Amino acid sequence: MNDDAPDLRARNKQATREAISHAALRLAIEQGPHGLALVRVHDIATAAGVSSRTYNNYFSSRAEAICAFQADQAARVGQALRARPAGEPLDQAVIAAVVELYTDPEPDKAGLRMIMSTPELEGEALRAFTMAEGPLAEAIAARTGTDPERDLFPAVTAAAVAAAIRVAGRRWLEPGNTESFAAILRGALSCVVPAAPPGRPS
Amino acid sequence: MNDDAPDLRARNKQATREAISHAALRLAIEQGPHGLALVRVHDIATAAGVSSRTYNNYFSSRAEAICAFQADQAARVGQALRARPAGEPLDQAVIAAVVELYTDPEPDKAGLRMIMSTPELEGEALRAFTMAEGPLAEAIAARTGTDPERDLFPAVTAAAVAAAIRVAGRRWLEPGNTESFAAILRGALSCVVPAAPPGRPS
DNA sequence: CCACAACTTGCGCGACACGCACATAGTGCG
DNA sequence: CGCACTATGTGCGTGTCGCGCAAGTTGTGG
Repeated sequence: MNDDAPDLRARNKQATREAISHAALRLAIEQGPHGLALVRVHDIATAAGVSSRTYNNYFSSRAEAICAFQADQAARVGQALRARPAGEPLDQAVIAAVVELYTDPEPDKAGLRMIMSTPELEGEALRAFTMAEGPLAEAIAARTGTDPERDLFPAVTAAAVAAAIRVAGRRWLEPGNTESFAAILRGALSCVVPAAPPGRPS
Repeated sequence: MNDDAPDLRARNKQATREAISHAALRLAIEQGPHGLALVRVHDIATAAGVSSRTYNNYFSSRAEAICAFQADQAARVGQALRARPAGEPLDQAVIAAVVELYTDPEPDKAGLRMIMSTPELEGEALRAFTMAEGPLAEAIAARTGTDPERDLFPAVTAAAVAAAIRVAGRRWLEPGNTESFAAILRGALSCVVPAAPPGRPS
């Protein structure tokens, strides 16, 4: 329960994990969406300073390694929502949490474009989003006082939020786009997140 | 534009495609979620009555073959929505179209459970849903008179609909569930699809 | 200082995705 | 009816990949 004092082992582990993930994404971007097959596992491992075998100890596929940063970010959505003040309406809280989380560092356009335009990577990224829906649904349930076991609202809304983030990302990196990512995110999220669950006015 | 008179070639192609897909799903279900690695490509091909090489001419991965039926079904959502009467409000039209499409034959619980509880298959299935979002978004845009190029509403709603279908499926095959799939679908969809786009009352 | 656990690495195996060339079956024209 | 033509199925070879196994190496705790 206490991650504040990770021992040397844990920190090294996390460091190599990030090194591999970062190297994988960088090499993938270099080759472009059509050259993913040219990014050999051996190259990723070498760029990260580990052996090919170690790479496989951390990730079981290229897609998983390349999309790891997205998975980590998506996994923080639930926690970000819980950090919002309790009195805030659901829609405002969700929008604020997501916008904050996804614009802290301006996202890497090349990385997003790479992932969204490569079928294999897209599947993995979608899986990462789906993984994050559980915690997000619980956070929504906690905020709205609904029971995630009996009520569909939390899970459906969580999935819709993830979907809206995806669509916003796609729209953001469209060629002719001029709006900021934050603005698009707000617009997309406001389409699907109500101020309160149905059947519970105000 | 005319698929009513497919020549012999096209029909044979479709037949073998379905044979492979069907065999793949059946074998996967037999082995269960934890034995996906035991389903060899050679087994699938043999069960479908073709060679391993031919299998690879139709699908480039096991996941793709196993999830093909879901992909085909999801691809029909847009067309199903367009088939609804033009005067119907968006929410009713979407719910009716989806319920009809997803309960015509009662879905195979074993197949859904297999896909949803196997990470690799889940990614592929999610990708299939995502592929269907484009046509669905266009159908929604056509029905609501919005411009999919400028307005986020169609794309976001389409993605939310796909997400709701996913959540409904997950809820439906939960152990203690007693409700019908149609009822769960209605509940999930009503959480995310409004009667009309925002800013355009009635 | 030493035993123990965690992590990394090299090796080898089975499987897979795919390019290539050839065989076969459906199609259209004279 | 027969003949070129194209689409599809198949066998084979190649380069990776994912992972089990058994060391070697590094951090941890008594």
